[in-house]
Amino acid sequence: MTIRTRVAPSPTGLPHLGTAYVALFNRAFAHQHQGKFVLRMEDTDVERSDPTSDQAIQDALRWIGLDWDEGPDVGGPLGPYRCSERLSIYHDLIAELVAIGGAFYCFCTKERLDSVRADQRQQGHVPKYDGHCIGLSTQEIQSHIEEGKPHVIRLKVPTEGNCVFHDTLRGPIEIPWGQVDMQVLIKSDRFPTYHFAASVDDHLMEISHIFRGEEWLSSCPKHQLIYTYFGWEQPELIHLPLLRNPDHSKISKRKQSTSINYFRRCGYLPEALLNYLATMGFSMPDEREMFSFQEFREAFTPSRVSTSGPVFDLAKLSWLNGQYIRSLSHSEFKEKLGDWAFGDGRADSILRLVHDRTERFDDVFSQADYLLGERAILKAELFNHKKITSDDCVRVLYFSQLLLEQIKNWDSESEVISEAFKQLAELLELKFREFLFPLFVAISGRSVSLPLFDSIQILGLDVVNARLRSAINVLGGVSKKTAKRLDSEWHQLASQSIFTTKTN
RNA sequence: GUCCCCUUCGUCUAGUGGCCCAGGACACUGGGUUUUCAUCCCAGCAACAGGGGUUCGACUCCCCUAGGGGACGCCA
Repeated sequence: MTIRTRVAPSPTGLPHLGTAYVALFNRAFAHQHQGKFVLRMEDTDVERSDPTSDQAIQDALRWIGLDWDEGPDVGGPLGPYRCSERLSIYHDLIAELVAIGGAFYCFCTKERLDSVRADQRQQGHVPKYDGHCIGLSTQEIQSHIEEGKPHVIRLKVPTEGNCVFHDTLRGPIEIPWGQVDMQVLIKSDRFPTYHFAASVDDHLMEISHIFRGEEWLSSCPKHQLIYTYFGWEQPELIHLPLLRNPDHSKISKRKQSTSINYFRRCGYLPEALLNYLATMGFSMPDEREMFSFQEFREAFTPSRVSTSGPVFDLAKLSWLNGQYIRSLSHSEFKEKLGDWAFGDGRADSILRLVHDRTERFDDVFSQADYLLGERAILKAELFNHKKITSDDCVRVLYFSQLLLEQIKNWDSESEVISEAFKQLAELLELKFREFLFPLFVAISGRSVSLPLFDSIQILGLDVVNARLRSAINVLGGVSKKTAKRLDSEWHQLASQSIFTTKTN
């Protein structure tokens, strides 16, 4: 049997550390066995999928050294490798599944489902589909469809007994069928859900082993059912532990930077980051902690993967990165640093901002320091201002994070960013000057710096977010309660118009 | 709330019944080398969640409790 593995990210945001983490194990395992490693884009969510993200994920995986044998750009014998290009496959198969009684049409409205689930929750039951449409006759279904009623197709799930499936690291796992929801397989927009697309594609792409995050453990019964209905053979499942925040919750961008690009922008070497990721949940037989992908690929075996969730520790990553940087030859060091600081036209963008503000060449670097490297370490006093309180500063910074996340065409003219911020200042009823103050401090470490929005653009979303977050923390952070309040305030502001029209 | 997964130093981990009154690494502390700093070297601090079994013997196997995490969407 040929070993085939895959990573299947959804192109709905910044390239995530977890994607690289999972890809690392899949690629190493496949290549250790002379197999193939596949990249598949799970763009099944039409609302959130975005070609920019699709591209960014590919770029990031390539940067870190995890390229693929088959994928959306390089093609391959079992393509296409993007879900949105495989719709007819899903439609054919779902028809088959309905025909053999493994799935059924459902015409329930969102309102009905919400109220059913609310009731179930209140009674302490697992919220799930109540089977309302399961007994519809062919004629009823036919007439509903002819009337143009919106509908989905759901998986038919047994009500009795347990589902038993096998995880390589954990052995057999038993989940009562009563816990499993009658998952939507085809949405009302005719797109498949992840569960259906992934199951179908893994089979058709002849995936033999799936290394993926532990978060998927509880949806295994659904996937297993689909395989059983079709009579397909199940791939071997290896659920990797979830990367954790320092507080041990699942790693999340609210608590720390999770974008691969952030680490790239901070000057981590791809080999070092990949090496560090490999030490999360895996250890070398000789306990060596510094090793190349090559060495990892040769030594890897699922039995050396641990099951408890590792905290992603920036201090240790930095130490490892230091080991790599110091082992570079001087010319390599010079070259890599140069690319990092000035590559991709960065020198031009930065120098254009500095040029007019320069009287002597020795002015240049002190002005641009926060664009070239980390900004000064912030102290709360830096945010003292006669007009704007510390609470206001937190508000501005918090909302700025939310606003920036909504801006999709980040790389276009900087007016997009400045316009959005102007509107935000207005909504917050703050003078633009005052509104900008905490942002200058957060981004540059100073209340006076090079133009803010150009700086934001040069630094990029990943770094800007990290700086905003650290500034908020310096100001005492945002409690869960406050965050909730600010979030709801944000929704109100957003509903008052603006951002969506201007920023997308 | 229900179900599932997990549990060795603060963190990453070694450990697959005796080699372990638990080893390594990061962080931290102290010392040494160095014109400062960093590197480097040496030393120190620090853990088997708790309780029951099984066994001649349990960090290792089983059960219970506790704690942590995840899932419960027409998100992935």
